[in-house]
Amino acid sequence: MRLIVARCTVEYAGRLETRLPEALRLIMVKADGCVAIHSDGGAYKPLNWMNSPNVVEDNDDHWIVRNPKGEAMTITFHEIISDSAHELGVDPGLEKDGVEKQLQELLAASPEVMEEGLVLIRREHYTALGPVDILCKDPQGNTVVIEVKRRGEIDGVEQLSRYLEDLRNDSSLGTIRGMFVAQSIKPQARTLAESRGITCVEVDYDVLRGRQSDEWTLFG
Amino acid sequence: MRLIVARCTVEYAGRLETRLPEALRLIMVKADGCVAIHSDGGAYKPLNWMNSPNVVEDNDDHWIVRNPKGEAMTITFHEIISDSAHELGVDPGLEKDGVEKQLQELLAASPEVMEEGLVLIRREHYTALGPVDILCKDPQGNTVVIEVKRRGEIDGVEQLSRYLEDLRNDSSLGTIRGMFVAQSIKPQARTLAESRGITCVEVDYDVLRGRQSDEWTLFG
DNA sequence: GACTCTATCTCGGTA
DNA sequence: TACCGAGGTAGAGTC
Repeated sequence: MRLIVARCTVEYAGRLETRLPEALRLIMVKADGCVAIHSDGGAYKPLNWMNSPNVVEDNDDHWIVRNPKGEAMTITFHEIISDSAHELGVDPGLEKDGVEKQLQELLAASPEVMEEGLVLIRREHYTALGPVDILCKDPQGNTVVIEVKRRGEIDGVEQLSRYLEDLRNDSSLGTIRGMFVAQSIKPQARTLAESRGITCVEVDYDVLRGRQSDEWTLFG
Repeated sequence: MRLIVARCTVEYAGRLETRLPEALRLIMVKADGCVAIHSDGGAYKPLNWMNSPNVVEDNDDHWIVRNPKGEAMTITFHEIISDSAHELGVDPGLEKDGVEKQLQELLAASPEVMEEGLVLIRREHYTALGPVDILCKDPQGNTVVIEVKRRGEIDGVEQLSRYLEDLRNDSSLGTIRGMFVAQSIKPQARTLAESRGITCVEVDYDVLRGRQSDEWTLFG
């Protein structure tokens, strides 16, 4: 990783066009060739960047970074304050815990948490429009199409609505209803869902995890 | 901006939980207090980060970075390779050109580009569900609700459909129809739009810009 | 490769 | 402040 602190101007021309006036900034060049221009604030997103794969044309006082899509970023150096490089090696990588996939797994393992009497049919059921998170049957014999989100927003309701519309054309599944499950559901999303006859359920991730460890204790 | 290259392990507990095993990484601390952990690859996104506002508790061999939301990141240093700091000052900021807003402005200035005879009523018309990009009248006296996107995808059609549904309840606008305008419209989005009676129009941003400079030349 | 969906999304705007 | 929508979204997973 090469780190250059320099007074520079930057131009980008690609999916849009941007200009950065002359100022002190950090230019970060990673081993995979990607280049990022950072100011001294504003979260982790750089002001400008070029992801790999790309080619750096080094003209001494200015670089032109090009990628195969025809985008280009030009960095003009006015004064170099610092220039250093370090070999970091390949990172062993990030281990994550607690995202939507796990929420889905926990709910598929205990569908009765969402509604009494629900029985799992299938997880990750693929349709022409994309994967349905969970399919269940309720005690009345209805097929319940379940969309799981970490945060329940309007997009998720639209997604579920498309699946419902599509699956209702496939009459082999019998009567179908939708269920929208999330750790929290925003008012707008709830209103839209309920206006379409979709059941909304909020679940607590920590309680779910606790419940599962209880079951391990009871039955393990 | 402080730049530390170090052999470290990192843990984050907040919206989810993550662990990073011991390895060489860059720790970037910006003037606004945000901290980012970078490996030597993987585009511009850091492996872990904490945005400002936050507080760094410096325990020499390990830092604990906490924010008001109760999230925390712990960095344990095993070996410091390099540690430097630079005052970059406040960045003059990024100038952008060519995004959706400009596309909207150009189309509002020349609605006839989308369809012959269209006359602008209002831009950024606020409804309960959000702002309608452009409202026009057609020669038959219909109100035309126009959603402008850079890329025409299914989400945009859903958005427009919600506006249409809402505005049709407000009978003062007379007969209403929808128009979906983008630089390119994906087949799926076009199919969905047309099945709902929404007109699809593709426009060329460069031609629009050219057209406007022509008008400046003709009438300026 | 194209498509779909997630994200500690980030970021900017407005009510 | 919370909500909503755009993004050079990036990145992962599946068909």
